[in-house]
Amino acid sequence: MSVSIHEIARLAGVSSATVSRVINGSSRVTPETTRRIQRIIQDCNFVPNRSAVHLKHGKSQIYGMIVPDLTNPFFMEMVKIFEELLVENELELLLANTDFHSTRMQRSIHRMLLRRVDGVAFLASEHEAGPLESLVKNRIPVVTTDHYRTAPGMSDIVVDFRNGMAQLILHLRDLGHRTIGFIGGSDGLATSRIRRESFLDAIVKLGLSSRDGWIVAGDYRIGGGAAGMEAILGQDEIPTAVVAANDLTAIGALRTAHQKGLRIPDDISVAGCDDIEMSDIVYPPLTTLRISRRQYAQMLFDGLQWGAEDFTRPGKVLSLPMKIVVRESTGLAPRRGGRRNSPGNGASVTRKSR
Amino acid sequence: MSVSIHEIARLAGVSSATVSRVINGSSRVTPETTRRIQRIIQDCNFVPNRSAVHLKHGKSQIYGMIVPDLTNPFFMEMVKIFEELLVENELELLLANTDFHSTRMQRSIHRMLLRRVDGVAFLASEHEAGPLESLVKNRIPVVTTDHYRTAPGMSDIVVDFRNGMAQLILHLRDLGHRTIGFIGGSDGLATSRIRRESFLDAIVKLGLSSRDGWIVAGDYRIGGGAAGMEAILGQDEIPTAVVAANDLTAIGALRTAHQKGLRIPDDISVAGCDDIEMSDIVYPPLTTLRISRRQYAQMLFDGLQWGAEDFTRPGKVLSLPMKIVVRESTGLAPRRGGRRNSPGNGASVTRKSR
DNA sequence: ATCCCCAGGGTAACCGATTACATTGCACAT
DNA sequence: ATGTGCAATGTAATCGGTTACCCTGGGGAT
Repeated sequence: MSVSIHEIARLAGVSSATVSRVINGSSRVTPETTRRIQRIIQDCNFVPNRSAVHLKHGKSQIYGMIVPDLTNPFFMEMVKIFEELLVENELELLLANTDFHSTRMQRSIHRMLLRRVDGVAFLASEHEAGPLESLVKNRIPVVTTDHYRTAPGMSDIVVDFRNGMAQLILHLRDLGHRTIGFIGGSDGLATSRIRRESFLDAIVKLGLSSRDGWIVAGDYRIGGGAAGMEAILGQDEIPTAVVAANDLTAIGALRTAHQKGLRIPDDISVAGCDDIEMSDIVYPPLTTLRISRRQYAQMLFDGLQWGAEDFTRPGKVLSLPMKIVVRESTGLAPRRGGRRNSPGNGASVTRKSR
Repeated sequence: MSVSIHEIARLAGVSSATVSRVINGSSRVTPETTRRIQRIIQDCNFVPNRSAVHLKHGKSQIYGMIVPDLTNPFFMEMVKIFEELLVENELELLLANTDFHSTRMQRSIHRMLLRRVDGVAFLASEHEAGPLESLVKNRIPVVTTDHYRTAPGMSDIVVDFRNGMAQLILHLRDLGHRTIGFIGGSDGLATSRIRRESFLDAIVKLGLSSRDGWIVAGDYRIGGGAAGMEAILGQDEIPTAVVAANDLTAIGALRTAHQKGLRIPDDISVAGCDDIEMSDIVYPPLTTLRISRRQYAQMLFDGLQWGAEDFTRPGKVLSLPMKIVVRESTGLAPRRGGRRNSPGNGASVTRKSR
């Protein structure tokens, strides 16, 4: 189809080796010949076929990225930043979206193998890790997120959710909140467990309280947040603040709260995690925990380089800090109880059950 | 690196040709041999190297997609759907984001050439089309959006913005609006022009009015929408409704309006275009024009197939319908003027200047 | 017994680049 | 004149698959 190096060589009256040397800037070619060949390359719109280079060199110059949900702005921003990082390094991105389906994840990994990518950034640790083995077996470096497991060639970037959650709960306590609910991720996923535990730890450390009915599962999406809030508000008593496992969940929670006629933060405070752009747009703007995307992407990249340099050495664990961003969805805890269906009720939050 | 077909052949005690035949399901191999080889392939985690296949076959099985702004949820959704479509067809996606920079676009195209992609979906028609020529020269099919130009190997998908805008303006007229403003895209971009003209045509056709100060440029982002709304509200008189070139712009406009203390839609109606998920979340939920992503993606794909089948025949033009989605950001036109700084003013919209 | 056919499988060229090694030719030393 | 050294360029193997073509051997027809 498109012109090859041999075609260029023929036109220039030289061998393909010389053309290759010009392309790669080897010094062994006369300036005059170099110019002549470069001119022809220009005229023919020639660019070397990377599949051929790949075959010869063993490096595909492609990095894979597997995300669980492209419609989540957080992941989308990560894709964007990661792609920029790759382009700066003359690399390309092979993107895969699992949509939380493990079949789709397996196929994604298969595609990564097909292309012999130079590394895979795996942001979908929600899934079972088994299939990642086949990447490592093929000596493809992998960097996971919140996976809490490493191996030679497999590094892990851990978001310091524990610390972030501590900041958030401290903030809520300072606002007078004593009873706090939590809307998590999907049940059964590793990250969901970690986040819920971090929340509980922070609650306990600061001597605050929660209860089973206030700790519900979500799905890291708006819908799950809305349903989760509905479940919490359906309890006999409700907490004065609700923390969500991510911003989409928090936004869903906001919507439900509005629909039920609750004012935020006057009646109930809501906080999220991720700091997506949308969080500053919704009403009220969301208090949340921010992760630096650039730092995150850089860590992913570094983790892959680490694995690529020497596949035998053990994987690294890098910790990524979070920082609280206070906006208007959190405010002073209501003096009066937040009991549903009785907004005028003056009673403080009581412990009916237990 | 990873195992090759020859390694498999050696282990199975056959030639690489036989292994290849097994992989590709050729009937020339004994069932028994087939099973034995398949077993070894399984055990070794072998998958054929696509770069090698590409080299031999001339098909890279990669499609490129170039978008102007990945942080725009509309494009992100398009990426997601298009990727799904490709995966269904055992193809892969090479994603490029230009961030509205023409240098980045040129580099993106260069990367598409490097990989010898089988086709490029170009959603960034905001840019000059020149660099696309190099794709066509290399016989890579291209499908553009709202590009209003075709050529052999280059098809174009045109969003029927004219019709959509007519629906929207009709809706606003039925609500009693007579004076309508418009916040467009960045100045100098082709799509911006088209959208502005469609707006003006619709206005004129229905006998409504606008004026220079109410027709401002944006940047297809929230910031531009906010600034655009600020400019419109800074006029001596303001329209009763504002239409934005896309939803992000409309959302920015909403924010400014809120900050200025205007109630929506009581004081001023706002409408957008795209129907991104966020539009149903913001307050108030946005009236907008919806494009079916699936249909759009399918058209892009079909356009590329069309070019691939026979590169010499002229490109197709496909038209994509829009459909109005009425939500709460548009309402009855205020009886009383929407003059800024005088919310209690009972005067109807007056024409001070001109 | 001889020949033919064909199923099953091997051989080797090829795709487009890279690169170790070989070759050429010219300047300069002896 | 001959050899030496080096710069400029050519030759050919190679990467991992695919496939046109070739080879082999056993069964059936004559």
